[in-house]
Amino acid sequence: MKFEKIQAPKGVREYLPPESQSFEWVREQLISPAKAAGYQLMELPVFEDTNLFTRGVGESTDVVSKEMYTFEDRGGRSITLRPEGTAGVMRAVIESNLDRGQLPVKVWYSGQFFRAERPQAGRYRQFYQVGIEAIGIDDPALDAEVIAIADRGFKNLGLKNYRLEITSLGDAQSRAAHRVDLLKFISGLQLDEATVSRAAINPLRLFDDKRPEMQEAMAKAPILLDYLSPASAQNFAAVQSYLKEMGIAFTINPRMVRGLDYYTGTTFEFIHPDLGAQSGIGGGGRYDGLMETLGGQALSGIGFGLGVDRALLAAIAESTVPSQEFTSDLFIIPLGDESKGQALTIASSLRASGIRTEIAFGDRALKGAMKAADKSGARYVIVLGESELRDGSVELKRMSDGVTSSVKIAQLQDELQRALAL
RNA sequence: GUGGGCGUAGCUCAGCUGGUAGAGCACUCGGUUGUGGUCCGAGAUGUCGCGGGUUCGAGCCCCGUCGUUCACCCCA
Repeated sequence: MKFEKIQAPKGVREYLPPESQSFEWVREQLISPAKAAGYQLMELPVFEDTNLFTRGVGESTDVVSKEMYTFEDRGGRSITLRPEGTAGVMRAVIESNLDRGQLPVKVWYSGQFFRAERPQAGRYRQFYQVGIEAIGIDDPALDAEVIAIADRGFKNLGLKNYRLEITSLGDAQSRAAHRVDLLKFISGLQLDEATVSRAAINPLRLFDDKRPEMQEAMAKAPILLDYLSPASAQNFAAVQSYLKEMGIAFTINPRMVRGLDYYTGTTFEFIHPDLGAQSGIGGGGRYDGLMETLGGQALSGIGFGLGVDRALLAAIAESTVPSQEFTSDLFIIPLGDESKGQALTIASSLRASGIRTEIAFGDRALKGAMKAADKSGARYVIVLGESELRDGSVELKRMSDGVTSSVKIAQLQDELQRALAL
């Protein structure tokens, strides 16, 4: 009887051994700077009330209007798999009153997110992000720190070929003033229907159009940075000077457009040129109205999300992924059923003292088991057979050069710890 | 949602203008008794994505379908 194979759903990216080690490494490198800066872990659900995203992220965004995994649960509630991280953090902060204590609230998260898009290089329907949020303080120094933490994550990966782009979306007045002029400008252009409707949703998006003729047309469009209120301009200048003081390289991209509606003030993106069409490896910004929109206090926040999948692709492109193959310290080959019990016992106690120990299972010939030991990359091997059980000592074989030494089983732990310390 | 490329052993692929499948790597066993990496020998594995059509005959041609991949859109 043969059953049909079941495949993974379209667009999911899985990380299997040995590649999973690289993935794990990337994730840790990206988030460790946040831990070092006093941000604390927040573990959140991957599904939320759909309203959280329609209200928080914005109904006009592509993410919400056509990329959400939304379904009805058994109680008839509309549930959505989270397409981004910030809204969920805000919901949890408000719900648990974390914003009633010491500010800023500083948290980090890590996990998978979901968007129902056509898969493509670096774009998956389930993808991984790490992110942080700092909520409750509006201070350009905090903006600079958040950017610096993300930048440090990429530096931890050994990446050199990425760039940081920043801009400011200003405050509400700045944006309103700019919008009037931008719409006026756009109305003077000859646009196709699709583009007109995009402009109606968010005129800023036209800056992001990849078609050369559109780029050219938009080259003369009024730029938001020129409309910043004095306070916004001063704030943005401060962020820049802090970044310079920290030695973080950046370029100002006044045409930067982010996909989520809640951003205000400082916004930024990290871009890696070697990844194909999906070149953004991370991004974030400040969001002034989000918390209030979600029923909380009128507090400002700033945060980022970094794409773990794409960061890994970038690290592969720059060949910075360490070849840290998994290796155990000792490989035990039991010969015969008698020895298996002892192998299990020895392995168990060695592991308890931190020695990574594997056992050869099954009843393979010694040659085959040695081959398995070799493949595993284990540094030492012992064979447990009749004679070893009889006189309580084993030949400890160093795989790098084949040299063996006789060791009492009782001394094995000490001997290994001495040998491995080298 | 739209468009292009590709779907042959576990993996990477070859298969000439159609004549009923191959390589390398990996894997298993062996090269005389319980010791890996090199070498030598042997072996297993494919409904050539699926369905239909053209043909005496299709992995190769045509149509459909599914999957995958890249790009548009959008974004991490």
